[in-house]
Amino acid sequence: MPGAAHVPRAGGIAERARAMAAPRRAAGASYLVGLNPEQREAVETVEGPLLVLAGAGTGKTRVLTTRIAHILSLGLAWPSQILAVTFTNKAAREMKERIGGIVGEEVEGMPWLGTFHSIGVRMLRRHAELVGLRSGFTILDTDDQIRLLKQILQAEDIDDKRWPAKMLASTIDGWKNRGLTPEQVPAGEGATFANGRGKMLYAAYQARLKALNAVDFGDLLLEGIRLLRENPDVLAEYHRRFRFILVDEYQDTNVAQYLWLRLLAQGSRNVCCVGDDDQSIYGWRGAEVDNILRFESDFPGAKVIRLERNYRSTGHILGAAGHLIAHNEGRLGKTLFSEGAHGEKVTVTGAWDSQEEARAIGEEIEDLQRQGHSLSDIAILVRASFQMREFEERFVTLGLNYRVVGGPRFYERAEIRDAMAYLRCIAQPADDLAFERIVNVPKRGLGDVALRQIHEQARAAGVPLQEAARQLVGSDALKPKVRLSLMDLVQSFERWREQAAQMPQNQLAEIVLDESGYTGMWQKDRSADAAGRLDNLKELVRSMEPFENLTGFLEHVSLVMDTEGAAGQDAVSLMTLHSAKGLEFDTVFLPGWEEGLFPNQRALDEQGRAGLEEERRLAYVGLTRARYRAKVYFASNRRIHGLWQSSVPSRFLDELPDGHVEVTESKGGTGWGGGQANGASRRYGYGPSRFDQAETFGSTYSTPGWQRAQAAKGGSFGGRSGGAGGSGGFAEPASRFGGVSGHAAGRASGGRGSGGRLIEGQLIATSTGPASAFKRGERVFHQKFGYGDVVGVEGNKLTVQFDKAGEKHVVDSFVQPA
DNA sequence: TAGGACGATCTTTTT
DNA sequence: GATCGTCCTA
Repeated sequence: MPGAAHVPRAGGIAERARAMAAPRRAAGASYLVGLNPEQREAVETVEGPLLVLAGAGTGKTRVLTTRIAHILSLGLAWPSQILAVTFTNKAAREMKERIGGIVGEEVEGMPWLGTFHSIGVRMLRRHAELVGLRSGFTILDTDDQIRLLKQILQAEDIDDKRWPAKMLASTIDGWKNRGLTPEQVPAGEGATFANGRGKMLYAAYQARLKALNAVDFGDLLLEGIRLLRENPDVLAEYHRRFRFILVDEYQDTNVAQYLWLRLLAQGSRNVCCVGDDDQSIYGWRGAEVDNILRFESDFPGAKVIRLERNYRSTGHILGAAGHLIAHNEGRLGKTLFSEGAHGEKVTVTGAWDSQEEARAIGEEIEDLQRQGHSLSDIAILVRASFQMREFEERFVTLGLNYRVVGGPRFYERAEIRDAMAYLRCIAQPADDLAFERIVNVPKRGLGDVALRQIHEQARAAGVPLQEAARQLVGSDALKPKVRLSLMDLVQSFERWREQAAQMPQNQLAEIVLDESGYTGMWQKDRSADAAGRLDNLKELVRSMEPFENLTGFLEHVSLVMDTEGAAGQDAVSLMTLHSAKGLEFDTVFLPGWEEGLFPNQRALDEQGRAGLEEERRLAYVGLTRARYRAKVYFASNRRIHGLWQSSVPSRFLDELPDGHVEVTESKGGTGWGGGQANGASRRYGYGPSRFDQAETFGSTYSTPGWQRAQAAKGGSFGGRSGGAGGSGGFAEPASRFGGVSGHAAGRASGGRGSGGRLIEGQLIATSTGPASAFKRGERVFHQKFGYGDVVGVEGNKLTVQFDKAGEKHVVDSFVQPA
């Protein structure tokens, strides 16, 4: 490589590798010890394009990190000459840690290890002016993006009821994921939104972003591509710089990422992509499995190495997962094997409803805990985040420690976003979106009218809002009251901006929050969550400390939307299947395997067969997270939008092989009858889905599974109406169905009772939920609030006058008769 | 202009 | 069931 003065040594890489590898390795390349032959080959094949197809649990991350360590310790490149891209911040963090574990401090010199987006920003910051931005541009998040689009829609006089900004946002996002600029959007597609104005709106949005000196997430890559394409010298610089390129989770890259990568990889051609087509689960976000499928044709002469030896899961788990994923077409095809024991079979358990599902899983976890298992070795992986709630509620009543991974994000909370908006206004006076957000938060009498005036002034003078406000304050265009209030704000910002230069950012933040009246606003608020919000603000200020300056902090927030949760405590992990990728646990619970939920109806409707296959891969990912125990659950009834809906077991259950699966009964008694499931024709009867054959929808009702469900439903509802009713069974959860396991028994008790409504089709009960068994005047006990009297009943919600805690609204399942 | 009441709409997954 | 947005009134 000529002209690479900053390379440690001249000469061909292979040559140097040969020359240096021998002595170094002889000296004991301890990091190579313990790799299997395929892994070792993947680590040592440093030159030329390489695709590593790494199945679940085959040591993918280990290969990647060892490979980097190998390159560094052979002296083939300096840390700053390695480009290592991951998909998530979590993965980047982990990789950095693990490389550090092998090579030590040297990892600190790897500025180009990160997510696609963080590396994209890094490049854009260096060459902002080449793509029409000023350095220090803002990165908008989804929320800002939507607000901006709303304004554009309004300006174009498009009814945002009919054409929601959200929809436009995802359309534009889709284009950006495919690497399309407004000009490149095919005319036919541009017509899809708002009667043919989609393309125009996209262009308007981009223009607006430029005016705001802002980019959105998609731009981080799209503008990056433009930068490299339009500036050969810049591209050449990066070609010289990046001697080795490594990509993690290659199956998740979208077209834009792929184009970006390909531009950069044309340099050294030492590109190594690691991925597993069976774990591609981000198709909905534009990921192209094709990228991995066509690697060999993109990089002629590419070497492909398969890692199929699984070190994680037992034989039964692998067998079940492998059989499931075999139902997919269009795979590169790998068969995982392990030399470990068969272990326990994968269990499948049916529960009456989602609450009972949570109850049963809670009990299983307590059993495991009693047997000495650590809670942090247990995870519950759900398809959709709303499923988490029931588990949380259950765990709170049980007093079981749990941790929500990737749950409601810290930086997405309103109070944090408000605080951030103040800081953004200081760092970026042109950030109109931030200014709009906080002009009147807390309330300072600057409502719609005032804001409109500021907008008009801004447009007339061609300046950002903050500047327009400053100008208005100097004139007498505003009403005195408004003027005074706005003047105060404008002056405050000027003052803060001066102070910003003189003090650490966390101290500044404290001053800003205090002087703006923002903290005061929450202190005055006596709603239940005000205290929590104040805590969050404190946490925000605290988290700012380690950053170099305010800008550094703001950048971190826009790219790294998660905070590192308090690890270390022994707790069950609760997360979505998506965020579980890359993790592993001794025991994994997989609740909610029901048609419509998993596979997700929307995925089926929108993506058809591809959607189904992606859902199946998601199931595969879930199963393969487990080392020793995988426990699948489904519920016959689930509450969606506050309505109880009956559900049909997932088709994926049918795709699990008998030999590796055991059907068990829910501890709480199943509403479906596990006893039916033995025999050769184990069938859960999801029936033809609405998606497959819409016209035969009715036949769903005649499948054995449906009839079983109906029968059981009748039984349990009878039990419900005749018993304590509602979800009041707090004291003895399992007793409600009193061992009703077969449908015969269920029916016997189900014939009577007017409360046991069975409405045709899916709707089972009204939104108010089952009426509470508690009555006004009844004495109750609540774990947290103590004793009290019921003063009001509404559905299953009670108003209770507690002796000590005062009047509270509680769900009746949290209290018991005193 | 602010606050409250009411109604519509939603729930896939995330950088 | 919850949140968000809109409308109405003080």
